[in-house]
Amino acid sequence: MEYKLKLDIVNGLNSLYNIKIDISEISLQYTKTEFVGDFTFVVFPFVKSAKKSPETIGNELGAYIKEHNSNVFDYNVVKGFLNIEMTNETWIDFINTKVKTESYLPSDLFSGSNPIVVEFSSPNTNKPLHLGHIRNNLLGDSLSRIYEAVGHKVVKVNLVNDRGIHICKSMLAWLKWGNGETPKSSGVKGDHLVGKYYVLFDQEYKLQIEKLVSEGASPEDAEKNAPIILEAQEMLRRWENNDKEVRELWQTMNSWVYDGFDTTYETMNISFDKTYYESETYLLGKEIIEKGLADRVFHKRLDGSVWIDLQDENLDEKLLLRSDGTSVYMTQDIGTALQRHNEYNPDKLIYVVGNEQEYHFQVLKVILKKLGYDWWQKIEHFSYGMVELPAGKMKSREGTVVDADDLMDEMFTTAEQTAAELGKADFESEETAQEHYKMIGLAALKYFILKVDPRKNMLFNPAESIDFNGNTGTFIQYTHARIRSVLRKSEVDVSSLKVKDIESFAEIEKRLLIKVYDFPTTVKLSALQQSPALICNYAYDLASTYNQFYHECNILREQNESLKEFRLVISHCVAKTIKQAMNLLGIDVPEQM
RNA sequence: GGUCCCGUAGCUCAGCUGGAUAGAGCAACAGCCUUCUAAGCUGUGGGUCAUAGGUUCGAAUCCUAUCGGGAUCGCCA
Repeated sequence: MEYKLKLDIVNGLNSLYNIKIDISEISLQYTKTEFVGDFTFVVFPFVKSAKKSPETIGNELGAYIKEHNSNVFDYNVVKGFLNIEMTNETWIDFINTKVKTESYLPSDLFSGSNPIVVEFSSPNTNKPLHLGHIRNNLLGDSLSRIYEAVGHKVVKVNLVNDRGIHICKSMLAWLKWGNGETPKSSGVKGDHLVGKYYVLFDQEYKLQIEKLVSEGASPEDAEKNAPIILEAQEMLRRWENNDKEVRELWQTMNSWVYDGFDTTYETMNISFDKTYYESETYLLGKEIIEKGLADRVFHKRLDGSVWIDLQDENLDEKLLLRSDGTSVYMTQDIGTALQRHNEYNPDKLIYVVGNEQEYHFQVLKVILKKLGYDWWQKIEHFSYGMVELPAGKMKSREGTVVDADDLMDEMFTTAEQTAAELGKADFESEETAQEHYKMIGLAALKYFILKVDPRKNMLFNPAESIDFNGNTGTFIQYTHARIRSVLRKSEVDVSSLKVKDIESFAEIEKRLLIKVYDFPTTVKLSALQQSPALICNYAYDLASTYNQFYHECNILREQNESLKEFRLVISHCVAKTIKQAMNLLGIDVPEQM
């Protein structure tokens, strides 16, 4: 109905004032609740070219639209705002169509046969996942869902950083102090066990540095020369030389970590289409460097290291190969980017990575451009803000992290306790009860993370546990369960109902209709802006509006039969919309709670 | 120092490409369950939108400067 309205506005402006404007430039907003109307068109911008007062334009345009569009019931003008009210029949038609429709996602989908590759998570295998990873995972997962919802093919990709000095640190500490401990022998989850030795390494490392400094060494030298770090570096060299012993230990400990990660991902309900391992890709960029050297895009220094000069792009010089010929992060990323491009030929290659790496991706794109890869523009860094604690940034080595597994467990038990306090612990079996608490707890966590603008830093205060009241995932789940309960009690097949004439809608009913109507627009916008937060806000608004409606209007007790049917139908549509919106966030929604 | 991001209620956050009197939640206080799920609803208090200029019919939103906070500029990843 919006499109037709816009078209009439275009035609109206043209025939009344000879103003020619494209329909895409027309923007309608929903009328604020203080005023009468459904859609509002702002006429101020046309005052000059029409050479008339805003009120006159509003009235003339309103009259034109009313005459040409049978869906328009009436209009009114307040200052420069033209408020347009649609007929009740228009809204009834809308809801009657909606109730029979399976999916409420946008119908005018994006086309394009090539997929969008979304890389996210990408953990190191020396420690368990923490809250920062949670934000990364949730954003990557939700973004993928949103892109799919607007018609894209999406390939979710994880690149596990399974090699390097940090892994060797854990391995070394385990060899020294592990006494053969395994996840099985101690009952500790694999990633946590490996993480424990990473911390142990760091503690010993710090002691050794302190000792060297007290003996007169400079802090920098001490960091370089502490025996334990030298040992770790030696281990890395052995790894790179394919030393059998080191490789075996590496494989064993990594497999513990993967087991741990798998359960964490599973608990979070997150999956990937493909997982890459850095140990298999870290040599990839090297050939490109050779080619770049030959093409004089790069240059070699006397010590053998390879660099690119990006000062003409307002960036610095950047290292691409160390003097010993080994590759760095950037080298690998060049390689994997090419690999992805060859493998998928994607429309977009999105990296969900924290904003601390903005410089890195800026450089990556420039290098690819200089190498002559025209697809460099398809690379997008989805840069999200840090999760901060009241004390500041999280640091794994210093143990100031909020562990992902711990946090989720806490959410689950809180959900269970809260349910018990509210007297809602009524389940067929203990198993279904536990599943239910997980659904609730996980929703609270996911919503808490996703509702803030991805680009902004956010604060998490462990002392104040994540809420289950107010603007929360729980609230939205509750609203869904509440609606489903009403619909169950109605004992009619709501989707087969057809709403007949309604004399007039209550204000809250109209607001609900408009909210439901708005869903596809919101989904498109969230894809365009790459922001799951928009979906969160929408779902909350919708649920909140419904709850007001629920308190103001009778549904099952309504005497007027057609009004009752309308309310059942709109309830059904709201429940479905909530479910689909929450699905875009990776959040499940219960039938009762 | 260069580049980038942020600054909205006591706290955590919305506020779309400029539009009507700046909104939620939490916290505080006051109400609402013999009636469809109270994890809910209603109300009260709480703001110089960091500051100062500018652009215009109109600025929290765009531009400039200043102040404050953060990130980054590695032979780390």
